[in-house]
Amino acid sequence: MTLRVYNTLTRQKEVFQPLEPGVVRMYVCGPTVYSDAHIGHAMSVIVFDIIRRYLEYKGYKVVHVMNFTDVDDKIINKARETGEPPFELAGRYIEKFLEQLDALNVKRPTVMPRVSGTIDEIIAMVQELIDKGYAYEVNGNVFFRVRADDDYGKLSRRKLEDAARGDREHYAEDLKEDPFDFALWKAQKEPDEPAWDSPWGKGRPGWHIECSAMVRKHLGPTIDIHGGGNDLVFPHHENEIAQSESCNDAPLAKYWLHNGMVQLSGEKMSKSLGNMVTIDDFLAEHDADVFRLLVLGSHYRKPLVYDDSVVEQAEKGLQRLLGALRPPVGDKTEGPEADALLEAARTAKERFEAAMDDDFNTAAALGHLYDLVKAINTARDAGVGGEPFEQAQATFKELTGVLGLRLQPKAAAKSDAEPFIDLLVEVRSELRKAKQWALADLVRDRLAELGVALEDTRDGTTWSWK
RNA sequence: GGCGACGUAGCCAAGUGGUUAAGGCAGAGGUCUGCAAAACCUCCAUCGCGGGUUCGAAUCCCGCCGUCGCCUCCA
Repeated sequence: MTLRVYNTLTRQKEVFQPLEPGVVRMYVCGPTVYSDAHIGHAMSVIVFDIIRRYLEYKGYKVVHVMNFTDVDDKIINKARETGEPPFELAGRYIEKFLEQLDALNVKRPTVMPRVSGTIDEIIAMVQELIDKGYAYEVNGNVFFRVRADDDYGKLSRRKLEDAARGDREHYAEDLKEDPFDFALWKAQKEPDEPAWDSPWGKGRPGWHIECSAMVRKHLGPTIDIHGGGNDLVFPHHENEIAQSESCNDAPLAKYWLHNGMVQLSGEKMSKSLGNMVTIDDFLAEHDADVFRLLVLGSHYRKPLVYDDSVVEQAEKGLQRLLGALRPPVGDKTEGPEADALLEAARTAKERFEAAMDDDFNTAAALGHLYDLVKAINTARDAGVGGEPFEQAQATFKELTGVLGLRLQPKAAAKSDAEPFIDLLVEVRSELRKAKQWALADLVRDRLAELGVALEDTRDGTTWSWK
């Protein structure tokens, strides 16, 4: 009944209670758009899509903001390499990412701001930080004075003293008062760098300030949920907190939620390691539900192990879920079997909610849905149909829908062949009637080789694409 | 070096103090079937190792081993 979420800030599960009853303000860090998105991005986006869907299922109105970082060193570098203007390049990858969100059945965030459209707000915020003594300007750059923020490190639980070698931004080391200070505004160095006028001269925002500015612009000083991959905890989210809370004198977010990383052959998948599977790669071979099932199969905070074997397992799991949607074979609407089915649907829904209420335990929730699959199959075998059967399937569809599964049977992409397959199936049925088993089996085997699976039921033969 | 997470059956993975340790995949046997397929039934783990706390621990504490993440851009 009560939703509890794990808060990175406090390192424990807390009862979820939004600031404004009935409304959830959620900000999730989006991608820097300079190359094809990979399944790690997909995981993050799907995790927060599921969280959003479940919050909506519970009756909340969710305002979901996800940013696009379209001003960044990597974009500038890539643009220099390829000769494509930085904004065109970024815009192209944004469009592509949006299409991939659709392909992955991710609900589009309510607002998707870009850095390039948030410059005024960023400049205003940087100025406020300077005015309050939390930032200082050097040669057209502005840095955040980390030492001025006494609770710096509270999210990642780092102390500056512990940072023996790392924990510092390497940009403009020689200009900073302190190596831990980080850039809020970077002065333009080359004429081909995107730059905007500011009180400190032409330049562009640092990485962290964009999110602080966007949160405030679209959701206000304090939000309910701030999300992202756990690789962003430090320094990105730590710095966001430092900027926003120093500037607004208010907590940035009530709950900090972080998803685990996709692991590929034992290590984190990332652009820098070059061990990437892009979203395009995956979707070229598999249904989007397969990837979602992979994400649902383990807890969102844990690393997601990715290899051929787990993909194959998810593929099979999807087939099993799809099996629950097949039509009934009987029309029994009363009796112990029908009662048992309705009871199973009730139980599944109850347990599903209990699991999801426990910090979005999708793996457990999915387990309860598999129990419902079995109950539906059993009822079908027992001849249950009509209203109770439809009701159980409707519950199943509703709950899988909350998880964002589409459960569409494999589309008949080769629809031109369908009449011919029907014909072959018909001929085979005649052969079976005539007990011409060898020929009938030949037809079945050859169709199987072509990707068509036959099933002989008591009501005749059905076929489907494999 | 600092901070943190994890280690449950052949594989993936829930469970974090107390009935028979969810679920999926794979495997074995069975029902159904002309034979299959699908479905259903049955079987298949004492929880990394060693101590400790407790009436009782996979679940808490300590140590060890192992894997991974962050500390530089990263979902």
